Amino acid sequence: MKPFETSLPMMLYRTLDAVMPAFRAIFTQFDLTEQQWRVLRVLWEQDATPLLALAEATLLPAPSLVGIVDRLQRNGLVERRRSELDRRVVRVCLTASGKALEAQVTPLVDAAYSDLEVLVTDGEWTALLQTLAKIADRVNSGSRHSDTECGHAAHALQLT
Amino acid sequence: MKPFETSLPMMLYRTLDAVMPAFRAIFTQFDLTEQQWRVLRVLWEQDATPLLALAEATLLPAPSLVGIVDRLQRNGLVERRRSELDRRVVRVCLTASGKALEAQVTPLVDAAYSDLEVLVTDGEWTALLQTLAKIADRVNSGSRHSDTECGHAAHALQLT
DNA sequence: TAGTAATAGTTAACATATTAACTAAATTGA
DNA sequence: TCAATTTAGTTAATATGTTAACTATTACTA
Repeated sequence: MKPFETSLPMMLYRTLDAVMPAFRAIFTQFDLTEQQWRVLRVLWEQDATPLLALAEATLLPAPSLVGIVDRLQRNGLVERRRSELDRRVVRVCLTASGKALEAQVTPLVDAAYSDLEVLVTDGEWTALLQTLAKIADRVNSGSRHSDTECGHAAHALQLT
Repeated sequence: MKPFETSLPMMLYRTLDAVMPAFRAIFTQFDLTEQQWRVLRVLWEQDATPLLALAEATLLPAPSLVGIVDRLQRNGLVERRRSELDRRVVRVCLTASGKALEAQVTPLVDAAYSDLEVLVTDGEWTALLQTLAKIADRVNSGSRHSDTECGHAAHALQLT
């Protein structure tokens, strides 16, 4: 039986548990949840993103995203606009207050992120991100996703 | 504004999204959720663990653990035993079927884990775990947890 | 030793994750 | 062109995450 406390999944969870509270403390100041911020963070870079594309960019499962966008909309930060070209598509768009929030939140988040980066050397930091990318990519390449692949919460590879 | 898709939190989430489905596919075969498995995994190593200690070992927040243990109990895999020495303490104990499950699940999980380890070199793997541990430790050491510290879902460090 | 604080566990309220099913619109192909 | 399929989004049911408050015990201290 393998170690467990030091298994990769547990170490990933442990690192997130260590790292995220500092960010959530910031989000809370603006009445945002972590997931709501993730949505805004993507929209600030690419406004009017279709919902499923937003799900992929934020790593949020589409069914969760529906509710998250509902609440952002209720709070007046985004609005839904159905595409005229393809009536299936719902574009999530920033409102004025949604846009205004960026200048408030971003500097605090950037500062918190800088506090993180100094915890290890530049080399360790870079290697960490590269190895994580390598693992994520190689797992997904093994799960044979030709064209009908949707993304993150995908079908597991069968092992037997 | 920093990258985001390649930020540390997003890379951690992305890696988990890539890695966990293979394990969840195994758990599903035994009618277990990921969190239920984590509880069993700890109990197989240390039976009769008090609930809060179990929360720390599994990285599961105590309020969530209450429900998780409820369902494990409902399914006949564990039972609660209130300590006689300290009546506040509730020990979570394996039942016979809870113990029996170990021999069924463990080999499949170990095999899936081995499939992961071969995705990168031994050096990369070791460095990855070490850097993650370093970050988690140093964040938590900065948040001043002398003795009254409870653990994972702890209070964020104030930034202003 | 009464009063207070700390600890273990739980409950409550809300937000999110997971999986499956479902609707509407668009695409495909015989 | 129409039936079958695919795609975008949503709903539903259940499990979990997050934060705060709350109960029962125990430990601490004046």
